[in-house]
Amino acid sequence: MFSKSCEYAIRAAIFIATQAPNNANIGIKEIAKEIDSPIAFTAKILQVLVKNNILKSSKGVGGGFMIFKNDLKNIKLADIVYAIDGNSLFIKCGLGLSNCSEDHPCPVHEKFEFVKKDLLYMLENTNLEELTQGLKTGVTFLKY
Amino acid sequence: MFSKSCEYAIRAAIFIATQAPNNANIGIKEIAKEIDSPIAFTAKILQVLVKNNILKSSKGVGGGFMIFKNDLKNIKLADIVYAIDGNSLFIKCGLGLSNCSEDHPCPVHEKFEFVKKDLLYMLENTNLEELTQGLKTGVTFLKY
DNA sequence: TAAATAAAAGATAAAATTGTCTTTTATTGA
DNA sequence: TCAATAAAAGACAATTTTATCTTTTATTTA
Repeated sequence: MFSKSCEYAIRAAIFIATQAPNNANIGIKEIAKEIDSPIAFTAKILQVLVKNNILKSSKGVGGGFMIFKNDLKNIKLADIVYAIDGNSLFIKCGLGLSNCSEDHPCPVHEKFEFVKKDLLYMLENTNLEELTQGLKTGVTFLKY
Repeated sequence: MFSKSCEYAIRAAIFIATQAPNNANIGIKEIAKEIDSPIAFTAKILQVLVKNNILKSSKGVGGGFMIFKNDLKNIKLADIVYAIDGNSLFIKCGLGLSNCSEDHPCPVHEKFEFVKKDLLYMLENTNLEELTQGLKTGVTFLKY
């Protein structure tokens, strides 16, 4: 569904989101540890999220990554997917045909359109705040 | 969503399916031409479909690939996806967590489960026969 | 101001996916 | 039986994705 990069991105973003109430920066080492991902690779991915204004980062002592508490509700899963995997999930034909459209559809166009709308609706309507809820109560997890 | 291999596989299968009523073998060259795909690579993919009993193949003069007319209704999109991309789409956690389950869910588990069911239902309930309908009437296409 | 810290940036490397080319095997038909 | 045909199989190559390591830049604090 998503690239591995995107999976890491979402997991990292959710973890950072859980720390938002503390308004504290989280270092890349801790993030990678908490989501069980390769450190340097995760760092690259977070750079992209920063460039896309999904995370804030700061260098130097006490630096790291963070998300402002007030932004949690406004950051959608779709934003993260779009930043990392681009628009392919959003616009690509199910059979990889570049010229597939409503007017000129591939054989699976309609069936995919239906499923894709479902998926996109979910991505557009799921924000980081709600994804942190279960983690706080221990109902959900990000590793093991 | 699917790998490129899987996209080719589905397109090829649909094209071969359109020729089922003629009960004729279609050569790999014609298939690749009709679905605008790399010949040798497509050949490899069709080998897998043959091994999975989705296509029949025959060597030698007049050989090629075919699907029996009577099988069209029984071959589901899910069969092709499963044969080429394996079970990842069917069982994998949206965030790539290997131990994610109903009992021990990741933060997006429920939301993904809903979307995934939608997708899997579609794949399980779409057969090759119906996918050839639009092609026959010129409503759908497999290239350009 | 200097040392320590931590992300950014850049260069590589490993692995997986996609793609090509050659040889082998099976089948047909002359 | 031999030549032609076409898929199967195997080796190899290119590209993309995933991952690591090193150097640079920015920031803090002593």
